Amino acid sequence: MPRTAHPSDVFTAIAEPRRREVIAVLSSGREYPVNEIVLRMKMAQPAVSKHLGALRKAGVVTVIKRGQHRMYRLNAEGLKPVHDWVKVFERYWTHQVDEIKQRAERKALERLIRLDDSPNPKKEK
Amino acid sequence: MPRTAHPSDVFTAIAEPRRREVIAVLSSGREYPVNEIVLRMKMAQPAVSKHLGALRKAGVVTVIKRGQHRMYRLNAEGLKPVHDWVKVFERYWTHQVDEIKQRAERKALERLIRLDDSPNPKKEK
DNA sequence: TTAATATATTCCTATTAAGGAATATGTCAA
DNA sequence: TTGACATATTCCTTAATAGGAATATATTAA
Repeated sequence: MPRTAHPSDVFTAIAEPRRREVIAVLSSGREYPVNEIVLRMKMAQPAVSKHLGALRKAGVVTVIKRGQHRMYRLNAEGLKPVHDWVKVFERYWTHQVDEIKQRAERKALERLIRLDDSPNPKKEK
Repeated sequence: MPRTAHPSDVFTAIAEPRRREVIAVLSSGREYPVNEIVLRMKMAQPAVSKHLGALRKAGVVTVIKRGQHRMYRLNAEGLKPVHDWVKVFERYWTHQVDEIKQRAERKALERLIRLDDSPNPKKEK
């Protein structure tokens, strides 16, 4: 009973590596006909069409007919829920970096103090 | 042949709504024993344990034994690949906002010009 | 040791999904 | 119309997984 949410859920849509590849192809912002995407990825046309369909249902790409082609274009706004969700955790690794910086500075300071001031430093703990 | 990448892939891990719920519970940064997570979500213990296992394999949570409990804690760094991936598309909706702003300003300007300067404005197109 | 508690694992079933092959649909050109 | 091309859809098979129930493992207390 794989309740992996609906396939129209953005998180589900981008879980598929090939779909992230499709998105990467479209990430220039230009529009692409299916067969150009097929060429750029090494993948059969039906598979590409299916992934494009999934991405469209998830609101990550848009499509318009132009002649016998269907032009697909990235709809980046569709990725915003992911961005908003993950942004909440940004502070964790930002703080981590700060911690590291602070530790480095503290160490440098300790070194200076030892050089300056205590020719015979004792080990701590 | 659902090749939804490996379950250890972060994108796959967060595709599951219940796992995002687990992450939400852990998002305070504190550590939690399994049964507290079970209480907070309305979900059977084995299911919670399984999701925690998946999240651990994906590097999104860490676990340590403390007495008869296993304390789980969010490892937010594990979400960084998602953040980095989606950050690339940030500019799209940022630009979109700029467009809207610009359009609003242009309209305001047009209104001013009409009031100032042309008591009998002609329709454009 | 035994009991109680906390957590993980195994087995089962239903459901979903990916990709290949074949085929259908749609559009243009001659 | 016929043919060529572009794309979508259907059918099939295989694999993966969520959750439930039952059970196993581990730890503490009595």
